[in-house]
Amino acid sequence: MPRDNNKNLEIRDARKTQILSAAAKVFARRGMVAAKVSDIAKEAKLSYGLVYHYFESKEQIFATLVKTATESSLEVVNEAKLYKGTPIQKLKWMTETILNNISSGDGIYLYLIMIQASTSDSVPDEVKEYLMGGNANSPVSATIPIIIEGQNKGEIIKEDPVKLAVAYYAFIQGLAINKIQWNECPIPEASILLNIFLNRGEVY
Amino acid sequence: MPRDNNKNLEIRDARKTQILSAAAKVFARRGMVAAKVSDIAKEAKLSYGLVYHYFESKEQIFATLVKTATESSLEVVNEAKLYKGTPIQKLKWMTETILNNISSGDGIYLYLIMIQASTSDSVPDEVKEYLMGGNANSPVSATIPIIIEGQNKGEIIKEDPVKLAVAYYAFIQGLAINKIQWNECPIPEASILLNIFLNRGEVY
DNA sequence: TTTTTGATTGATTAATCAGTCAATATTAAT
DNA sequence: ATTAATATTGACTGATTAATCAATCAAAAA
Repeated sequence: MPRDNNKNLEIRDARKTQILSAAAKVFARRGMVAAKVSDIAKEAKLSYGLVYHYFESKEQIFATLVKTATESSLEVVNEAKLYKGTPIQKLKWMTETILNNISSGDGIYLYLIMIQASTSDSVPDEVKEYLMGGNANSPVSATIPIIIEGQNKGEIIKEDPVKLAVAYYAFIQGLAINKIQWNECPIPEASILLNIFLNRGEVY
Repeated sequence: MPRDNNKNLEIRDARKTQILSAAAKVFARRGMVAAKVSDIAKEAKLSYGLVYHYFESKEQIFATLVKTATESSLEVVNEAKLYKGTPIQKLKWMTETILNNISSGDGIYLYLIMIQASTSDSVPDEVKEYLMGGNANSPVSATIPIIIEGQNKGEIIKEDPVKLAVAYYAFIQGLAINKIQWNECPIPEASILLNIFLNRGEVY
């Protein structure tokens, strides 16, 4: 009899993550449509056919990545909520965590994939629905309570909290895009991002 | 004899802009690779073949759009430099102009195309070279002198001006992406963007 | 060693799409 | 009306690529 032990499970897991992380890189750089399955196979250093042994379609691989990305970006906000300190301090911790993620390692690919997923008409409906359906659980919505708390304490400027949250994540997305297009690009300190939340006197 | 007068020129011009503005929409929404020439023809309400009567290739259409986008975004910075007032007031005028462009009309498509052009590995080398070659004339470089002047006058925070300029444009890009993915999304006031340039007391 | 299970391969198939081209339509000057 | 010049059309071709599948390989139990 063959390896009916859990050896096969290990192999399956290893291959799946191998394929997913290669795919993240390829999708992020080329886009959902331009990414060829043969590119993914090459990047993962395994054969073309094996990709289809582990995933039903290119689309399914993309959908899996979007799900992972969405979940892990929500996780950061929820951790921030547990962080001890004032709302601004929570946002500071969160921003630093995210900026770290962007400047180092593979975290950036997932950001790019989320952006593609929501930006491009080319991504399949199933994937878009996942992003929209999770609207209530999106990072933006999850961040709004922190902002409101900060406004009540007078730490944060009295602006529409939705507008502030949207602006904040737009900023982050923009930085992620910048980073991938220009690897050496300077990433600003968290404090620069946090400035958008702060009150200030009349300057103009 | 046929219309050897300038009637033909008029037609050619009209068709070219018709194709270009349809293409901008399609490229922005689907990306350079996923955008089909048949989509462009449909959006422009003319036949498939006619697209090739006016342009050599899909790639050439994309390249033309990138060139237009780059030039017109530089134009805004250069106008801002002529604007009377302090550096912060120049930046304010520029930011308002850009945000206006993003929230209304077709200007946004050109932003998205520039982002794609610099972000995606799928765009042809000729186009990337145009973007890189113009590095010295990029909006970022053009904005840096305004920032430095503001720092000398004490209006702007003492941070690496390159870092500030990059952050500023990242923010703008992020907002443009947001806008296209979610048409009703709130666009922040210019003052929120300008906050990233300002000095602040110790808040944390 | 033999057998069984499933991991792995890449040639093949079917569909899609960029780009071509031969044919038609339109305009205006003669 | 005829003719010339060019605008316009969409069927067609060749190349590319997602997905399939028949065949091979590797491990481990008997």
